[in-house]
Amino acid sequence: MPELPEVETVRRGLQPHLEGVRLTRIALNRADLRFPFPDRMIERLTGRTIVSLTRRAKFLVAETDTGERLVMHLGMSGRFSIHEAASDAKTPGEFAHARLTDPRHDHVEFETEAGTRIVFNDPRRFGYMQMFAPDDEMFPGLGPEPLSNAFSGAVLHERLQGRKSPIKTALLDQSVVAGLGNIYVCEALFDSGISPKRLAANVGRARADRLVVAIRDVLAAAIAAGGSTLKDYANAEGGLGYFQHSFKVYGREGAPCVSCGKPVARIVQSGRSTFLCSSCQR
DNA sequence: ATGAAGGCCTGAGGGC
DNA sequence: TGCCCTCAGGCCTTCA
Repeated sequence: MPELPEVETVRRGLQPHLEGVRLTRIALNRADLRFPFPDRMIERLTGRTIVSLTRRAKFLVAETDTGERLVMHLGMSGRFSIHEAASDAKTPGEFAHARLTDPRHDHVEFETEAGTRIVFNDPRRFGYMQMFAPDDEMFPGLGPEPLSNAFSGAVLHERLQGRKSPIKTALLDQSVVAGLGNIYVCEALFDSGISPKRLAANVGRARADRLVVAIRDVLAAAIAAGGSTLKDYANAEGGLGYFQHSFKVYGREGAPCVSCGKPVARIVQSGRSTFLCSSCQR
């Protein structure tokens, strides 16, 4: 699934097609994704203009001209694709390439006044959509945005106090810091030389400072590369990210550590794979 | 009140 | 070819 860099890449792809654009038709092709769709979702969105498309952690937020907001989460396998009216006019099949997604999993379709169709496809249906009234708080309890000024070594250090779980698990907790997933946690821990097994409470201020720098750097580099493409992820144009070629530990079990040459190890923490170099990370 | 495990879904890939 | 097993970028719920 998309972590923060992939969601940001999707946002940038969708933004020019949605911002300032009126929605003329919404279709829901089933009753639910992970959760039921919001009450009266079609009525609340049809004819509305999207005034902004922003991102909070791994959530996309589309605000309409009524102040209502549609929140979209991609789960593990959610994708958006854009089908412009102009490209539909091409000779059928002429420039066609294989569909990236199975049409059976096209669960939501948005059509805009420009004739563009924006389709949400999600085979595993771990994604979901919610709507919030203008005054509703959308993300109570969600931790700081890692690329914002609200996140710092001091903030992270404070938030890790008293935590008995390993630092790896703590970083996946969205209430500690929001937007990280398994890949970028593994990479940031490697980059900062911190063992994923170290108890969160034993990450001191110096390590927290290094960790914050590593988290910011790896997220920024991944966004610049258009995200990472593994099995399920593609950007809104159907293109692939490139950051997976830059992984230092993730998915590299047994391969030599880029720093010391010893084999990268895989362990399981809280039921999820962790990749690390036990020699470089302490 | 924490933290770990289970479960939700489908699809891909490996071993036989 | 096909079957069966394991695993997957998330996260909510349940259990210890």
